[in-house]
Amino acid sequence: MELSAKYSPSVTEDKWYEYWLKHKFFHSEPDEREPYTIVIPPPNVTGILHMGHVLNNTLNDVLIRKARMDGKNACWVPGTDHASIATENKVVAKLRSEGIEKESLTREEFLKYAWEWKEKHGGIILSQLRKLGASCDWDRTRFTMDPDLSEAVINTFVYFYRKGYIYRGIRMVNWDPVGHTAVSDEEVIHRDTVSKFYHLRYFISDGSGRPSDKYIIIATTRPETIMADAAVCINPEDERYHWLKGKKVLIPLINKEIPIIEDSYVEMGFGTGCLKVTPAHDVNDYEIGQRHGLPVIDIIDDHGRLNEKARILVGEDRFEARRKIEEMLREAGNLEKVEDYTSPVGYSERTNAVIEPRLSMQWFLKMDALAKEALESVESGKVRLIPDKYRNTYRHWMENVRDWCISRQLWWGQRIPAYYLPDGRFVVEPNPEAALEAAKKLNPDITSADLKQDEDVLDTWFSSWLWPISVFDPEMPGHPDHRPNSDLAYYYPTSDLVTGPDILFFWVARMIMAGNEFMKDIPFRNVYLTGIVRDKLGRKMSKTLGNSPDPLDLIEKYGADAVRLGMLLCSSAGNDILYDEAQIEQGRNFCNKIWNAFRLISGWKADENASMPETSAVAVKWFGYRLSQVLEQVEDHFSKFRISDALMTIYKFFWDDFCSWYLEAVKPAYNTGIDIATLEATRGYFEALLKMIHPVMPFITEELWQAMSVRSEGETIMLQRYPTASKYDADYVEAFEDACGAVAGVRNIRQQKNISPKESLRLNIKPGFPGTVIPVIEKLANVSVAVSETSGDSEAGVTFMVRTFEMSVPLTGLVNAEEEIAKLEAVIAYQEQFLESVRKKLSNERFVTGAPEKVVAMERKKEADSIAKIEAARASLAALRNR
RNA sequence: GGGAGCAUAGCUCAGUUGGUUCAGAGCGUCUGCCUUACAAGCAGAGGGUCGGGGGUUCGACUCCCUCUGCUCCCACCA
Repeated sequence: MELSAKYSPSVTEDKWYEYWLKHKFFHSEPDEREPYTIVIPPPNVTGILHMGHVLNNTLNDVLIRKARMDGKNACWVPGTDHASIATENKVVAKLRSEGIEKESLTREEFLKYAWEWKEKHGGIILSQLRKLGASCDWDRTRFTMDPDLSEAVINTFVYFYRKGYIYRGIRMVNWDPVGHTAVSDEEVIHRDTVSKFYHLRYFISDGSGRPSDKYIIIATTRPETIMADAAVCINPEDERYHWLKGKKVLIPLINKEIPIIEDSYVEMGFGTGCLKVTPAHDVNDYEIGQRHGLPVIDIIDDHGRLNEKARILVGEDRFEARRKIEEMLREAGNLEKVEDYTSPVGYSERTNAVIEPRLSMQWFLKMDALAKEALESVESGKVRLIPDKYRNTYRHWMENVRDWCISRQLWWGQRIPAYYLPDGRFVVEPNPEAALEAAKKLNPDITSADLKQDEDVLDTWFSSWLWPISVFDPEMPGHPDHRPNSDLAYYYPTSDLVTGPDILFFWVARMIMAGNEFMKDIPFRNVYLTGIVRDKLGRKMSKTLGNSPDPLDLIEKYGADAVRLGMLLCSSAGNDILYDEAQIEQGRNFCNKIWNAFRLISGWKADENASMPETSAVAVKWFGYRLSQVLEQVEDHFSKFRISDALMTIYKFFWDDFCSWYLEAVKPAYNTGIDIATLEATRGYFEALLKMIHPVMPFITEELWQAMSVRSEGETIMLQRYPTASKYDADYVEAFEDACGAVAGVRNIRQQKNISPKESLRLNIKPGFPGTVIPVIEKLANVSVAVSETSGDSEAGVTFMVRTFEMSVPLTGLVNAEEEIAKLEAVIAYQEQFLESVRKKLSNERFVTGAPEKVVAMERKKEADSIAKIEAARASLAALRNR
């Protein structure tokens, strides 16, 4: 069979993914095996695959494939999130592009469009995940707005309402004037923003509502809100303003009289020490207003425009109004000065609009009890965060959590199951029928037409926090007496969760809360937090910067295996990863390396008459031991979630140990057959290597595993058992490494002396060197080895050391005696200095008595080795000088 | 403003209770090779006072203090 020198992934990948799907290898049903479960962090239903998804899902897939090969019943549940505000925005934008305004539609009409959009674009990302090789159980695909999952959300709301955790109230919320909805505290991003600090003159009222000639100066960044001022506040300690006590001042432009009040909230050193109190548009001001019984004057509407209560600039956008009022104040003589000012401003995570603090009626979920328990789950170690530095962040958040604003003024999502009676009272029930029944208890005359359901929907996270439960049993939440079905009982709690630290609070913490509440158990044991994917300059990948490659293009160009390896190579848990296409190239090159190793082995012709050369016998024995040694390391890395370390260990094992040493050692001469024993051993090792690599690079390993032997339909590498370590002889492995050191030493000399690898040389080794591995040296270094005490004495040679073994290549005529002498003298000088430091340590009473025995023994060995090296070098030196 | 974390080779990062000959890996670089699996390759080599300073210790990349630089999270925009 003629194989190309390059591996081409495109055909292979689709072929095997189809094969896996056809045989339902990804599908899991409960059985007697130990389950290993992962639920996907559901991507936005309208999202498309970006590099962050690639990283995250590759990690998930590596874990799930490894667990599957370890013999566990592996189940990875995929799905998507309805992402209410993001999706609704997209739908609104699309409708607008078609000339349709959301306001012109009824709720039902809008939702029809939204569902159409979802059906058309929804789940694109899931098909993209297939390209990546994700081994999700697609039969279990869920969507957070699947009818039964929505029902779970509604039941959860009713459950918490009945428990007294959900309440409705007027609160200052974060209003997104672009999304036209309240958003939670977590969805507000504060950024330092350059703005202006306006110093305004508020004239003192003369007592009859007219300005006197006296004024005070008030500093504000928001002059457009002065019409909503309810008071001016000073610190009671502030002697500069004692004269103001009891007076009234006039709001500029509208000349409205407001009182001077005193509150210690005001910092005397900040601004002018006078604070305008605007209860409707600032959280602190609201609280001050509450304390002093001030009226709330809301002058800004849903869209961020001034309303008629503002009296002036009605209908203007808040920023436009700010610009205009500056001029008006200046003309009116109320503007003292304007300074540049940088201060943190809250922006909506979704729409990037400047958040407007605004009073409105919203639904809240009490968090204190839930947070306390969720904190305990992590503090106790029941839920492990990896890396654990996030425990601090987690604790801080859980100890300072505030009630969760769960209502959103949107249509796309689960509608809040509160039903209002005409008199304003309301009932909370899972459906209209139950609501009617409940309402009749309040008022027997009520008909279903009288009941009006709350217009708001629930925060998306109020559905995704149920994800690890609801994907297995949507009926579970909200039914405390409901017995978990077999799926939930079997798969819950899930094993590991892989996600980004940016949603540690949004999602991870809340899943822990829901798990504790409904399952009395944690939702997962380990949370592996990935970093953010950045470009190689360290910038976050973003559409606007255009620095984010399309993963599908990369898969097309390099193959999914290459992309997976490339992403993983540089990703340690919790650290941001700097993406560089060179890493993907490295992945591609590795595919090629594996491919060519296969080409070599598959080209070997078995020779039944050939016996096993000694070199092969040594190499086979060594590699078997080495395999176990490496497997131990790999398992250790996996158990500690050091995925990139595990990967690098396997990578080097394949490339260096297997290709560079093992294959070169057993490779038969050109046009020569290979003995059966070596061939079988090599095939066995290659297969073991394919299995080790499979979780990371599923496609090429399946391709080659299938190609290396006749397989029957339905066989697959992905269900083979992952190799396990057995006992190995570490001394033998070390001896082989010494042989490699000797080979490298000879090759180095060849390079220095410009001697072709084809020219056979002699190598003298002092006795004590493990003789068994000498055939390997002879083959790979193209030398004949002589072991003798007097070696090097009779002929000039170039010497080198492998650990404590002195070796020399006789090269009459090519040896520069001066160079050799200098080299040896340098060795002696270095060793003497080293020896001195070791001896200093050993002669230190406190070291010998204080340090562990093992450490002291090691120092003694260092001493002995050093002495041996010095003696060897001196002997060679003497021999050289005698010549 | 509050909190957390980071600083090790040109780049990206390991370094797991302070002690193995511990200063490492990958990539890149340099040198020599079209050697009959692979030039997307082979062979070899060079490269770091572990951010600065101080301290604890027999011993510090590792622990403490301090300085400098960077990052992230939280925070009610006078």
